[in-house]
Amino acid sequence: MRTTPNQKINPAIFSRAGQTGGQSAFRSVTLVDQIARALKDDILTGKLRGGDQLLEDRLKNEFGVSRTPLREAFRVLEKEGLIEILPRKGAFVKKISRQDIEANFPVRAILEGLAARLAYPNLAKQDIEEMEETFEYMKEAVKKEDFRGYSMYHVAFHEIFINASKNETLITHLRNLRMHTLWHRYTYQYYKKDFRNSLMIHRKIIDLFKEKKVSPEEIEKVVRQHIEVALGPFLSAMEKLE
Amino acid sequence: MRTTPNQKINPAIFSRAGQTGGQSAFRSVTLVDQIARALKDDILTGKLRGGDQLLEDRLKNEFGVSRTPLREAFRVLEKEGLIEILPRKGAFVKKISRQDIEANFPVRAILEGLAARLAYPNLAKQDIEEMEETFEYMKEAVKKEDFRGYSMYHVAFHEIFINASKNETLITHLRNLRMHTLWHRYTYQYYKKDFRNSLMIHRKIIDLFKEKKVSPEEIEKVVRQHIEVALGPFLSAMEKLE
DNA sequence: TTTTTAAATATTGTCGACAAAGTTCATCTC
DNA sequence: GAGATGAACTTTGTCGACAATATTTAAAAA
Repeated sequence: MRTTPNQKINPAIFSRAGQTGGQSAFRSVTLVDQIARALKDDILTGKLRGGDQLLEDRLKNEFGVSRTPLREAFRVLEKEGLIEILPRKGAFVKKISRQDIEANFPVRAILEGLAARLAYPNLAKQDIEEMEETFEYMKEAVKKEDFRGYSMYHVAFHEIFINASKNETLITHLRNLRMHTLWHRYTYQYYKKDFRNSLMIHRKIIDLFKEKKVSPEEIEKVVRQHIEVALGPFLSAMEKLE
Repeated sequence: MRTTPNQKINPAIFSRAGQTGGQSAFRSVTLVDQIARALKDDILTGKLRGGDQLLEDRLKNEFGVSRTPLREAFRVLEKEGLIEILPRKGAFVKKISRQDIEANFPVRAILEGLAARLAYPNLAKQDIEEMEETFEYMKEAVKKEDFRGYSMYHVAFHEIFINASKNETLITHLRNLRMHTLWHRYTYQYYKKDFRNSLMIHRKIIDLFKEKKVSPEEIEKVVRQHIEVALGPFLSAMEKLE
């Protein structure tokens, strides 16, 4: 299940805000947040696999906390769609199926398209610059065949125009939808085959955003379609992995 | 805050599945689910208002349970966007702002449009019949000026084609997005002004679904736009209310 | 051997208690 | 009187314990 044990989360650190030395912590973080974050990372990176049970007693010892904040964290992760709680059975990491991916892509595609359309008139010079910068990193990652890096910068690229849409509801829902395809194992495998093509499309997207006379609907369409067409290759990558 | 006390939730009923007489309960419901459902109802119906604090001690007595399942229910409601948990301050019912509504409608519109498009080729004769049936109830509600009833049947109408889309991701996200505009107070007020117009649009939607030669994109557009144009009147209704 | 039954073990569900903030209110200082 | 100080009170955060349920193991019956 897990090979390398997680660091213990020390409740004492958070109990007295003033004593930590006051780094960036002007707002105390609860154990629940810490635990949820740690488990989420383990699920997305694949340390915890689909079907694995999250045993309260085990995790209690691993994190050095009691079961109360653990169980609250479970509820958070359940609502994020990462785990499933079966009453009196336990909490299990969700198995991501072909159907889940097939359902996710069209929704994500249409919403990212909407985000692009809404972002277009808002987009400041600085946003474009950030996109160019991120694009350079993506290019480097392709050169170095660094799938992990490419994946990271690709996420950052999309976040620029998603955030520029200024629609908090849209941003929240996309954060959830994008996390799911972010099951890193699959994403890396996908980019292994397809990141040259992906790079081209993102060059085009920046150019469209820069162009002042293109219609918002045109950008919406390009962004939507580039996700829709990624579904097939992504599924292939998934199949190859098991 | 609350005038009529909630019924106590009796944990004993759920502790032994066999003793309840075995109605429809082949799957035991946990206290957390019960509590979350009860609080959700109170929020949507307006018994609990935006800004109200959910005091654990108070609710503990009201429901006749301990704080543990209560706090887990809070986490669920937080992720559904109904409440906000401020560490070491408490859980507060979210205030629904004009901005929230303005952000919600475009997202809901585009996703319901997508649902309609995906549903179109799947739609069975029975689905159409259910729509016609539901439409009749909506018509009656208009005649009787029964806003509450209209609102209910209107929700049911949309659920028919949303479920027919067969896309679980889409269904889940739409459930959340629709719940938010369902803050009943506002919805009733909205229909008070606009349900005759709403009725017309839904007649047209059924007719389009019945038509076999219309393009899926045409239906998508009609469904999307009927939600987009509802934003203005909905905001007016909201303003009138406070 | 295969299937049932029952005991033992493991795991989740709920609770009450205490510790650690946060809030309120009276008192004091200027 | 306005603001600061600190005590009293309220509320949340976390824990360990026990009860209820599920699972595994062992024994008994077919």
